Amino acid sequence: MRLAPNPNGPWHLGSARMPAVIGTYKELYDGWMLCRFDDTDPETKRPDLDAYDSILDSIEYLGFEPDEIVKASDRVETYYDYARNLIEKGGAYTCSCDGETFSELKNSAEACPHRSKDIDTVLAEFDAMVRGEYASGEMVLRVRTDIEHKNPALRDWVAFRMVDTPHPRSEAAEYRCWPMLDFQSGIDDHEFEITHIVRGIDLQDSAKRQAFVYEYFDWEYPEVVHWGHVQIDEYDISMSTSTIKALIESGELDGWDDPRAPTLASLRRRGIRGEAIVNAMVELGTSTSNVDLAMSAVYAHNRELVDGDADRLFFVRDGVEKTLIGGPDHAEPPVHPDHEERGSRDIPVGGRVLIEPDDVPPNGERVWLKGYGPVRHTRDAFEFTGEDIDIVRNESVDVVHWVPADENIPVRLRTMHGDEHGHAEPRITTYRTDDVVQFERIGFARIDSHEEDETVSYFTHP
RNA sequence: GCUCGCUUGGUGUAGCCCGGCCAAUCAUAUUGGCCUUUCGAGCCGAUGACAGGGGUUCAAAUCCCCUAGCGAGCACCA
Repeated sequence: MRLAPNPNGPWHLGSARMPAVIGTYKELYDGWMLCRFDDTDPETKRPDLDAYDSILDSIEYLGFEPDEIVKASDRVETYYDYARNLIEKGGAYTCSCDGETFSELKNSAEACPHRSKDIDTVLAEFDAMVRGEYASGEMVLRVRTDIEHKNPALRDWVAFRMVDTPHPRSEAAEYRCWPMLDFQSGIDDHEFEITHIVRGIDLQDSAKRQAFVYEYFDWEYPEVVHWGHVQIDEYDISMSTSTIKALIESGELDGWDDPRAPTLASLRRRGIRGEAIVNAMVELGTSTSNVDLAMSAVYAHNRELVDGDADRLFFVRDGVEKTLIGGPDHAEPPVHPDHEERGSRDIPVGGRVLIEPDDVPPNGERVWLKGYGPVRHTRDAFEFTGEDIDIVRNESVDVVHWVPADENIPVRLRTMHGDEHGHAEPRITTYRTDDVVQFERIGFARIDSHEEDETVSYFTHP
């Protein structure tokens, strides 16, 4: 199997599908996986030098490791060799038609005059291409397929073209004659003995095009599966590398890991495990129709992975302060309700607490401060009533979360929809970067950093 | 326009190749209840789909045809 990313930027969520599914198949059938960077267009799909490593990082985050990593731009000589070989077999010819002219001929199933050149001329002209003696657009090498094929998409397609712009990788900067994807990929899949290919429906015709080359060389084409596009709900921002890049450059996003961006870096920072993404992607299957990935599916998988380990904490957004009259001066809610052995949290209550505005009961009504006890809202204070927990069960008194008004830690919670500010119980400072906790009644969050004036956390999901 | 492909509940998926065991699977979602000092977890229940129309057949989600909708390729992009 192989992954064939185009290194033109950090990965978004949709990019995860390829490694998720291919990596899973590899593990399932004890296969072999190549990561091949298809970076053969220095101009329109100009490679981003940082993307090579960032993509490998993302693959690791998802939990996979390629058995071999190559860059197509290191293999240009190999493609030249195969091209010469193909020319000698009469399978390709150099063509100096401009794109429009050829397109018209092709659409009327007519051969262009260059199609009948003799092999020696073609070889000589191809070598001139390799030496960079033509400018962009002046000469291409075409594969001789079937100019009358009923599908115009398959007629004599371009295998090599001239590109004036140097490749950003210095190792490849001297090449001017570059292979097109269908040629390069077709050669490499055979060279690396790839047995199974999974790719998008946009490449539906690739196998049919490459089949002509395979036939000239008498190779067997790998099994191929095409899948549709993935759309993802819940995001306001489009899942397009160029769109995200533009928003970052204009300052609307903080970076590739901004929680509002549909990128893998963002999900990682939110504390979502790669495995959850993989599970959700694998569930999508490989159907050729377009599919919608619901973020709730990713969340459901992640919740399953993190719930057991996530310690519970209180975090109050936009806290309303209430004086507490009577009652104990400590609260000891459990660290995790399903794991008594992890002990309890010791929260110093002080004389005042903060609770969320929506949780303040009407005057005269009661509320149960979770892990502490029952209080009644009287005038501007909470009066401890000392009643039994049965009032929660039988009299539908609400249970709410709270923090001490004095001993607490300011916390910023970064979410997909913007930042929220509030206060958490002191214990939050004992967690380290990357720990995932659950803010009770709010949701899971990843601890990002402890700054001087506040703790920064990222909202994972409910 | 030419060519190729797809269409099962809100979402994803199984089944389709080799017609009957499909009054259609599982997950998620929504929702009701139980439990619970969380709107988390767990348990029980409910909701909800074969794009439409013809045909073949004793029998069609499954095979054939037509229509509609969606998508892709027809690039010197990947």
